[in-house]
Amino acid sequence: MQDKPEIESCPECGSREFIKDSERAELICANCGLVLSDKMIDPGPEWRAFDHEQKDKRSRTGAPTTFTIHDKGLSTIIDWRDKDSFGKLLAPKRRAQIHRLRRWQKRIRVSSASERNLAFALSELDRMTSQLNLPRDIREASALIYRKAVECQLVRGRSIESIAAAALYAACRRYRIPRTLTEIAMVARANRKEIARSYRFIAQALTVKVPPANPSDYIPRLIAKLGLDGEVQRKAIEIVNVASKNGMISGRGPVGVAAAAVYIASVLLNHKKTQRDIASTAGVTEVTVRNRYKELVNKLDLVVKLT
DNA sequence: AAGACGAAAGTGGTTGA
DNA sequence: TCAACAACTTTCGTCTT
Repeated sequence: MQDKPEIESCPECGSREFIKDSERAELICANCGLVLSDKMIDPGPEWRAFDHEQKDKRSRTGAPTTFTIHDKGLSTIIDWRDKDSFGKLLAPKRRAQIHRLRRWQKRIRVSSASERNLAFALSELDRMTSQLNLPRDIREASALIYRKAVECQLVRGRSIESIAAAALYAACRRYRIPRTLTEIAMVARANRKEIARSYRFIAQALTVKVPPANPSDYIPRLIAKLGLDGEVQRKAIEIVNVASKNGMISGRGPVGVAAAAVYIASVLLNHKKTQRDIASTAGVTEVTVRNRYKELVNKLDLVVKLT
């Protein structure tokens, strides 16, 4: 399949080589590492056809099944009047049948309260993912997590919004497309605290495997926002890796570590950005950047001496 | 004057009794 | 439920370029 990116060449360096990072759903310039698009979608079918017959056979009608639609549009409503479509009264036999159907309908309605909640939650997820420019995978994954949360009756006593936002956060973490809790809280209709609580709750209850946040996951986005090039990115990631090998990452906020690594890398490679710039784009304070930076420099000096 | 540095007090969240 | 605690922030004064 020929993939033709909308972008012809990198606006930063003019290179025409791109790397598709499907794990992060980002399109990256092969030369300078600039993130060109974080909305990479593969629109094509997953099969190939060599002639018309095959194409007919392999094309499938209708949308693929998805976790993001609460039912499959199969809801049915039975009228309460005992009349047919012409307004005539139904025959007694027919009336009895309709009566039975109606009773079933009522039973199904019982579950429709939760169906409504689910539909609402899914539309919230939809809204949030599009506001954050997150790829479709994330939407699917978060919807799945949300459904699991409902199954395990975790929504009880908690707001739907906070659970939905928490599911989204978990999905982001899992797919290593890190969005901070604060960022999600910005678009969610629940406060940060509630979301954090719900997140911990569902992560524990569902034992959703979420790798601990890795600072290097935050680096590419920081680099792109600051307009730094791939060299700095590589250096920053290298710094984080060395630091994490030395166990000097645990307990620290990953964003702060990422910011400090970017700062160090920018200084080392003569692309210096101020602590203030980096701190504000990372959403931490200068002080935190400074503290992490000091720690990292100490550790790295030690490593240099040892090796 | 801007940026870097650091001390000290304050804040929000976790943990353990 | 409360107190202790660690990480992080806010604020502000000082030093450096």
